[in-house]
Amino acid sequence: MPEQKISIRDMAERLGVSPTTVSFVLNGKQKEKRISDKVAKRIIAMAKKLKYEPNHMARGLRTGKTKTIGLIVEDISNHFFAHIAKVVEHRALMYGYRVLYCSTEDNIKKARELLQMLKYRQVDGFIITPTASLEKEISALLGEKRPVVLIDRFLPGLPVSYVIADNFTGSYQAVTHLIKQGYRKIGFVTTTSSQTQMKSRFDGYRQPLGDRGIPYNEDLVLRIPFGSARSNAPRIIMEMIEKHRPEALFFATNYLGICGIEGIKKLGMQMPDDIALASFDEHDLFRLHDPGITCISQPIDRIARKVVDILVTEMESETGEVTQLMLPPKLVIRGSSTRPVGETSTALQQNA
Amino acid sequence: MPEQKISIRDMAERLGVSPTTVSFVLNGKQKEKRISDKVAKRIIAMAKKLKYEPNHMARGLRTGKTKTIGLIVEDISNHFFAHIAKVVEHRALMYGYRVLYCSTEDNIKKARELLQMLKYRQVDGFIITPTASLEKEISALLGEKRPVVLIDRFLPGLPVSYVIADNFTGSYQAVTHLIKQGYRKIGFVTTTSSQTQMKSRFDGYRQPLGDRGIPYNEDLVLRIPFGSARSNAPRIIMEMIEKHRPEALFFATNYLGICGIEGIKKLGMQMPDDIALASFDEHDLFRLHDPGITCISQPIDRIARKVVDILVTEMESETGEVTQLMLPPKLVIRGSSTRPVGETSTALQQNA
DNA sequence: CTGAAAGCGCTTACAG
DNA sequence: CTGAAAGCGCTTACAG
Repeated sequence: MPEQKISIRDMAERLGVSPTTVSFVLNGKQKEKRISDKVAKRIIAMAKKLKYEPNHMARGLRTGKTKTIGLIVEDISNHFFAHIAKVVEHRALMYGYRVLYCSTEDNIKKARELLQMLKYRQVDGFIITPTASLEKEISALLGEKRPVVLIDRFLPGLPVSYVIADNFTGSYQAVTHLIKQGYRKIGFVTTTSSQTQMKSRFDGYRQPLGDRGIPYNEDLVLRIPFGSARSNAPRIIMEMIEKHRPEALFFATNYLGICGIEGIKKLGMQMPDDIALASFDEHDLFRLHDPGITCISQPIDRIARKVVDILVTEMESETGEVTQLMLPPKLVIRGSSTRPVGETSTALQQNA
Repeated sequence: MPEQKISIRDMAERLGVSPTTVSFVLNGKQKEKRISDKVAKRIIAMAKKLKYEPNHMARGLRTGKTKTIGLIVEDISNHFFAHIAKVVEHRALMYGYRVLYCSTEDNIKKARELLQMLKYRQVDGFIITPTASLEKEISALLGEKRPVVLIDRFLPGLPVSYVIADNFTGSYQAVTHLIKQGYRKIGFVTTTSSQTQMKSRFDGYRQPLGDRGIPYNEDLVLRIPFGSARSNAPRIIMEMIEKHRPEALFFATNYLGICGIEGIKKLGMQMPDDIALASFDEHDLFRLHDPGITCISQPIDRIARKVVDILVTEMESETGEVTQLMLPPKLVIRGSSTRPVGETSTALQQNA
């Protein structure tokens, strides 16, 4: 097991050629630089024999490229982002890129620091779940011609690539489904964020109410700050349910849905008899809860793959193209929202 | 917004001092190198004004240090590892280290490639969830004096640091609890892995049976390969239940437990009346399922923090110390395993 | 067809 | 108290 310390110069000396020639051959520029087949073959054989590995730092210093992508998510321990990360990593590897992950925890200050750190580490490109108020920093990246693709949400007005789910349609489908099941007093539990994904989910909640003549009631909309979610959210949701007695609740994210289930459980209520429920995002809990939780499943794999494809294209071609992609989510209907006795509509059962 | 291209040389020229002096001051060697306060102050002021950021690659090339930790987990999308990753990232940052993650998917070949890649990227230290048969590669790392800490499992006989949960005791507690509840025909669903964590969990299953005079029955032990888990596991579990009719099942990991719930559900069986259930690891599904799923909760935060502490100590002191740490898990008793009418024992309700 | 040389930005022995 | 110089390992314009 050789200490991996073979440099280009070492090999050049052993072979009696110049480091230049070795570098050319190893970088596949044999033809372009018209290196003789004989020399090239000897170089390649030697590199293989010595298990030559280029020094990443040296190459990076020289070329300014690190073959690394920075991935900023909101929370790596969230089911949605953990899966995104996994697929991004896998896809990036196919292109020869590594991924440096980090989580903002929806904290603007932390997001700024991470951006700074990734710049300093000279990642070649960025995949960013932006927090609010990150326009200036993203603009700066664009100004420096650094490839950026946003994910999950975007920053209106900024000419930057993104891949998102069609959040409006997702919500719209879920709420329409609830209405068709006969529910009219439908509540919406969301975050305090006014970013695009949440705005669209809200619009997709409100619109079908209007379309079907159901009055919008602000009392039924609950906004819970990101930070307090884990600790207080179930309690806050319980209070809202007790105070306003919604017939159905639609949750804007999986963790809110999870907190909702917890709250409903603590109240001793049954789904869907006492209250119906639907949530954005898929989750093992939604799939296996009894009853199953109706949800809007985002095409996680496609989102993640596309975001890498777009970023890699941008990193390697530097055309400055802006690609904005919106992928359709899927309504998965389960027991939590289907009226017991088929009262109003057909109750499809779609299990994943 | 200045293009962050200020180098030490730039600053040296502007200040009329040498790059050496600037470097010394910026690296906190003012005292050691006896740089005058006046010069030092000017350098620091200039660095601040110009928002100087050292070039990471250049520094890495020169020093051989990257201030990066490589973290190899089994599967970043698994609840346990996702949380580990989050805490490791956070803790590492406190020490000024970034984390490069990757998943082995329990594939030896992929593990080897990742190790190779991280070496090539010159990470300063490794946190590794080893797959089976990785002894040679880990030994090689140790031979090259690269700091390594294993997590979740270890490789017997290798003098390498690790942080793990006390898997034996965890299983032992869970199975003892089931026995105390009056269950005797207790099945165990595990992976085909014979690595330490699985071996200990198995031993912790078998031992209390013997202690209480319950015969060990090989038919009640089901071993499911990692890869097939997601697709076939629920079906395999269903078949075993139908064939051998265990009164209770203990699952060796959270994803197996999830598959078990799915299988039991498809069979239309009720917990704990038709079958009792407990699982290693915590999960939202276990917490909020109705009934709640009894589980062995690992001290994820402590494991992750400790593993970083140990690694950083090793990276910065290079003493070659080997620290092997085993942390106690916690039995969380829920409805899935508590005999309905307190038949045999007291049924504690511990909710998280 | 091949090589000598410069330089990426830093750190650090060495000299004074 | 400070600086000139070498060198980490690579890539690439330039020269022949």
